[in-house]
Amino acid sequence: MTAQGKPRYQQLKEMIIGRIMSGELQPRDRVPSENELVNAMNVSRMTANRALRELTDEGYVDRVAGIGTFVTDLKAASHVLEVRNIADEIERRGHTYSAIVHKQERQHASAEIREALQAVAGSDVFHVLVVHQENGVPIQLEDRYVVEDFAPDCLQQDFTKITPSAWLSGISPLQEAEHIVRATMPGKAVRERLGIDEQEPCLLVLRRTWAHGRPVSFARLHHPGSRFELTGHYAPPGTKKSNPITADVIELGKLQQ
Amino acid sequence: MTAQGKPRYQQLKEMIIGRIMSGELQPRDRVPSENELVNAMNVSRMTANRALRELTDEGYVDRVAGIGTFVTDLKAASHVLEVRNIADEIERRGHTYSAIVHKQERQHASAEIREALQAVAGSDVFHVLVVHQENGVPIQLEDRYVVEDFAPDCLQQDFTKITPSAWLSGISPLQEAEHIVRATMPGKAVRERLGIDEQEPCLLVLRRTWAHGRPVSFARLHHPGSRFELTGHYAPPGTKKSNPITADVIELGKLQQ
DNA sequence: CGGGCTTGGTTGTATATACAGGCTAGTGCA
DNA sequence: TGCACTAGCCTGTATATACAACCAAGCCCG
Repeated sequence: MTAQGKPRYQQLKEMIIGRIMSGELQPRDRVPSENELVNAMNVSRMTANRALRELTDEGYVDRVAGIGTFVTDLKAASHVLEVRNIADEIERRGHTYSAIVHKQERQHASAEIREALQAVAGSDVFHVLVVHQENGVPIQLEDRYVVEDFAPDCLQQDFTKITPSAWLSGISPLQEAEHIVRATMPGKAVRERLGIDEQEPCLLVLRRTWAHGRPVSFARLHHPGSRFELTGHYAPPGTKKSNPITADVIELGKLQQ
Repeated sequence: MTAQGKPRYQQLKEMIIGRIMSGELQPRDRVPSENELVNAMNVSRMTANRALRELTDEGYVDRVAGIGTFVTDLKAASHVLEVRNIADEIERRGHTYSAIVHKQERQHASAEIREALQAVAGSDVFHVLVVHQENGVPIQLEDRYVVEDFAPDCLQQDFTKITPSAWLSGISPLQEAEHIVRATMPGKAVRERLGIDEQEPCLLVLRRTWAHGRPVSFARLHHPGSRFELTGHYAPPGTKKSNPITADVIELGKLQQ
């Protein structure tokens, strides 16, 4: 039912994206090769090549010369959405990751949570409260709500072994993500679970993620201001990124005089 | 002097980017057409087409069928880096923007600033300290350092009329940007200039920007935690973005119980 | 003088073809 | 049995060619 007026390479792209979004093609699955698309879709190989190459640029697939084309796995897919897995981040730094699960339950959605998740009145949501630790030191308090029918087996998961965000990504590829970042003074409940004192601010990240075109999860991520920072480095495609700023300069948060 | 091993479309791209970065091609200037590249560079039109098409995707040029290819102007270029202008953001919300310039001077670079800007010992930098206000209320304290020879006329600018970041973008297209976001308790100097009390945390954004392949500016941006938030909404290309989260839900920063 | 048409330049797309290089699996030889 | 080599598949790139759509400028004709 693709529009007739669209270019054929665009139709090819949309067909493949549709298969990925619908779940027919899972992460790491093999995508039809250029020659298979030539035969099946009645296009030239250059047209199939353009479609797959653009999907590569957009982060949907990875290509390996001589092997084939594959749906990007979760780690690579996170690049598109810039949604990161805190456990991977910690292990990439060579530190040990651990988690404490404080809550894992089904509950009635409050009015605010219903609005964030676009859920109807009276619906239930799963609520997970987990502290993520780096070398045993709390670094994130995750207060997450998940739409019930998106992930029915939420209560059976062991969130000390897989983070909620990694688990959600595995259920279905994430389509959209929304972030809001604020600096706050945390309440007593947050302070106790993060092990910080009354004077320490928190970096609060509010995150909503979409799948199948609707919000499926909403999370409040509290980070101790003294132990956490968000980083980003933007460069045009094809450019070599420069070295990141050093820790010494990071410490320079104070205004002189 | 381009490397021989690179694909020819990539060499073409780098040649054109080089002309843009060097200033030979100014914004709105016409870029050689595909056929001109075919004759001048001895490539096929498909190869020239690919180079120009990818430059379009990367935001360097705009193409109009039947007319030609043109270097994108500054406003469009900033989209590539996702670097935002706070004055534009405020006016987009329908509020009035104003600025107070506290400092605008040349000074010796401290060791930390020299390292961030990769400057040699003994070099001077420009230092600008500006408070940005929304409807008269301070919303950002900008503490910025600029490499001297990148912008020699820094002391002649009126930063109540144009923000430093907008001014820098106008000198040369930005190639790279690095951000670090932290939650901090500000010192007295910051508190006084932002008009906040001792209990209020700040969202601190450290930003370095590159042009011509080197760092040209480093800024510390302090924002009152109660009046400012960073937002981001990521969706794959071609996807319709959903409605942003509502202010009501944003306010829900507290952990229940 | 003015309006419609033609012409040439430009981008956008599609195809057929060709060669290079990486990888796998299977064949065949020692 | 074990190793080397080869055939085949896949991606990556490059070229020549073709047609469609768009636009501007100029020409022609009324």
